[in-house]
Amino acid sequence: MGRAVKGSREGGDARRERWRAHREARREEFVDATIRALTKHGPEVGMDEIAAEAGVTKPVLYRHFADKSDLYLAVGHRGTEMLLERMRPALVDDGTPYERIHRAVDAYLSTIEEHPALYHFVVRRSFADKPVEQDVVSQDKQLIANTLARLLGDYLRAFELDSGGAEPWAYAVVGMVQSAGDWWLERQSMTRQSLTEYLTKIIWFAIEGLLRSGGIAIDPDLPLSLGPALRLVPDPESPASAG
Amino acid sequence: MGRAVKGSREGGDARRERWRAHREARREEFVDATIRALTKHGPEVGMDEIAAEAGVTKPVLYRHFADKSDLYLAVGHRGTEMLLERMRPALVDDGTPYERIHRAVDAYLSTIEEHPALYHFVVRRSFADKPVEQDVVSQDKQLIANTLARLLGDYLRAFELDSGGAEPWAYAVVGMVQSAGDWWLERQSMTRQSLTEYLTKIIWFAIEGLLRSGGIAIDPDLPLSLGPALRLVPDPESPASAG
DNA sequence: AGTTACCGTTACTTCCGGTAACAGTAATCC
DNA sequence: GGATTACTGTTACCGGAAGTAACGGTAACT
Repeated sequence: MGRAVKGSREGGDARRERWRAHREARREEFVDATIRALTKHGPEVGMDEIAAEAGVTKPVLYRHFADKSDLYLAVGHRGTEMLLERMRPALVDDGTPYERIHRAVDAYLSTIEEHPALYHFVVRRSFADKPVEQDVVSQDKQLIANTLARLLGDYLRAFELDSGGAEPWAYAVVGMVQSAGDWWLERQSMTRQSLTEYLTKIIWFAIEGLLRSGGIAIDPDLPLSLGPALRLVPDPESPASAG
Repeated sequence: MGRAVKGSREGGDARRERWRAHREARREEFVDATIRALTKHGPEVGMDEIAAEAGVTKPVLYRHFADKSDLYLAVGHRGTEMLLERMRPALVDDGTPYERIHRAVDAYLSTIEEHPALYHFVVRRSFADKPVEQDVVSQDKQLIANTLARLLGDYLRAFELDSGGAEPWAYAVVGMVQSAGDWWLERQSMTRQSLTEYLTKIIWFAIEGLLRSGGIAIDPDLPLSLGPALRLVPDPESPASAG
């Protein structure tokens, strides 16, 4: 990044632009290979094995990723993308609240069910292993939580309730579903449907209680719309809400 | 382990027994040192640094711990002990349900607030790093969740409700508090009291809703006892509940 | 034709977890 | 008292995996 543009004028040379898309594609390709290697060798894959899976050798990998955790981060993002893609309809569509929650939870559980290796790698191992400066860990979880926080906050404000709790609520819900999902994935001692039902109820009861304590009653089976298109909120540090 | 007892008959020699307590103490001492080293050097401490902090060299460490993750596991257990110690009164005492939840949550948050380095190490880094066979990761979280599951299950059965949800509920609650606590610890944009309040409400509302949907109404401010002494439930795999 | 920006390799260094080998001390057993 | 046991501790090494250096090849744009 920020490589000094030496002698060439920036717009003219197509050679720089040309490769950007390519590099992007290559990274994705390596992410694919990493996931394959992951499912094959387990979470302790080495860079050599990943490179081999991609059909190249290590240095090639290191031309596209700064280091191991950079690669792992990309893998994490891939997972998050998949997850959000699956959950988005439930979150943005109109529909009864209960049903939307239910669908979102089910989307989450079915996604992790379909990609257990990836899930374990991202969530359990949390691609640690790094003299890393800051929150390498779960900026993806953050992304999801922030998205949810925005959604909750909008609703709370629409009901003229204290919206200060939106963020902790979001993190609470995310952690809750993740933790229960983790448990479920490990020993599948219960059908996915059952777990979805339980979790949906917890969330729904909590929301209902919150609203009721604020003097508002809503029906779980009445549609409830208020959707400006769902936006993703990548940066949690930016002070957006002042008053 | 299982070292063959060569010539000496087992009972007679006091020399074997004598050292057991000592070894135990030594391990604890090293765990202390590890935590100190952790707060000093951050989560990326090396074994050499830990050993140095303990005033010895590496091989000494390896005489008491099989490997790095064995040591880390011990550190995790220490954390769990501290946590459970703090939370136990809230969980076992009689008292109004709302207050008990409140105290338990507050105990959790104040513990992680007091030991952020330890917390980060145990929870975020999840002492991974190991060609480990199974769930090295969070058998401590499991311990907590199972304890809670037992508690919840007892109550559910006492109310003659479906107790099948006790376990997912427990994991959900644990994950919820952990996730929100994690968020809070990072950017302390809210007082501990506020967060405690929010979390307590979520949990309480969820429980209340669950009971109400089962046709039971309870008062958050009426004491609710039913405590056989709180037991810890270390092993989740043992098939205890059949019918 | 020359430049740029990739493609890819082999062989290396570095760091760190873990071990081998060696030596000293205090208590228990006979 | 002397042997045995079970620790105390050290220095010097091994091995594996992350990451790098240095080299060479190819295709497209100017």
